[in-house]
Amino acid sequence: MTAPGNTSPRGCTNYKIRKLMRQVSQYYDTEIGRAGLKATQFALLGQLARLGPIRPGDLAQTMGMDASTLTRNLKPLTDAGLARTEQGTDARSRSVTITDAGHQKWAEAREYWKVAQGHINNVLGADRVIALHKLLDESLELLAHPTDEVTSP
Amino acid sequence: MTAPGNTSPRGCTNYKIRKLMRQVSQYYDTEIGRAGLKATQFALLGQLARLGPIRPGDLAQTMGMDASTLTRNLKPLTDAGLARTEQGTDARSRSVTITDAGHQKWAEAREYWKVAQGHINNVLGADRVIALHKLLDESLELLAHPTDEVTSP
DNA sequence: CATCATAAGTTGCATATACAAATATTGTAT
DNA sequence: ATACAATATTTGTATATGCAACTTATGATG
Repeated sequence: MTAPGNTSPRGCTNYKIRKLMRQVSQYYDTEIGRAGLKATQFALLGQLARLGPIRPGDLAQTMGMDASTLTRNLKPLTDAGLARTEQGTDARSRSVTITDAGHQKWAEAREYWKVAQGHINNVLGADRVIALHKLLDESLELLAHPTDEVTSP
Repeated sequence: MTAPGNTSPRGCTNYKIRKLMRQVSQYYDTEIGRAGLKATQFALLGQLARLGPIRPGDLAQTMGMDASTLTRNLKPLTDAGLARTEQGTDARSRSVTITDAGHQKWAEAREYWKVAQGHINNVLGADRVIALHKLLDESLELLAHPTDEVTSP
């Protein structure tokens, strides 16, 4: 045996993640909502700011969501003038950009995000949040590039 | 200082959780979908099986979701004859019950759930899943009953 | 160059999610 | 008993999410 801890996982990983997601999202939505954004929109806007003009498909890939989801999630941002979708190099491709208003709104919302993240850090404790982030990152990495570890020898 | 690890959390907890949720949900949806259920419906059905006849509000509380969300999530199950909503003690209260067909369907779906959970355990590694569950449970507990820990002394 | 496979996005459809407001009912205080 | 506050649930509205199917445009093959 190589690894410690010999018991099997109990309960449903999916249920636990979803349940926590519901709770956590509300903190962020409450704060970021003061800027008129949902937490999901803030995240999307942030990725747009970070990755510059980008093709929808690539952005969806990066964020780990379905392309069709991205298309629709862009709509509120586009309607609010925070993002724009232009014609890409190809005639079939597009290019999504954050607007100046988008940058401004993001900076504004970021202050509220800090409050929300601070709440979480306080309630959960910074060490626990760090540990949680580590596990979430590792899990995301493993699911993206599955090594297909086998249980038995 | 009491706790180890002095750096602050990096990144957005909400984004990481949501992103992982998207990935993980697909595993479960793919498998449990073979029984004609979404993973969320399977979870709801399971709680109904576990908690017997229960008022919608209490069930929503238990599952950490808004009461209105529960109302709507019940609809597909009710339409499929897997759950039933009857009049409760009060004239304003209701009582939700799982039907016989619901019990059967749940038992069937549970086999697929085992496959999905097994996938996750293999890809992430059992120890990591156990650690993840622990953090998720602790976080849920702390968010439900915030002790309002303070950062500074 | 005509055909067919591939790639990029969007739409149709169904579900999940929450907040605010509406509805209906019960409890309470005067 | 009436008026008002509190409780339980549902509806209205908007967003988030993914799969399957569709549309359009490139690339590849003969």
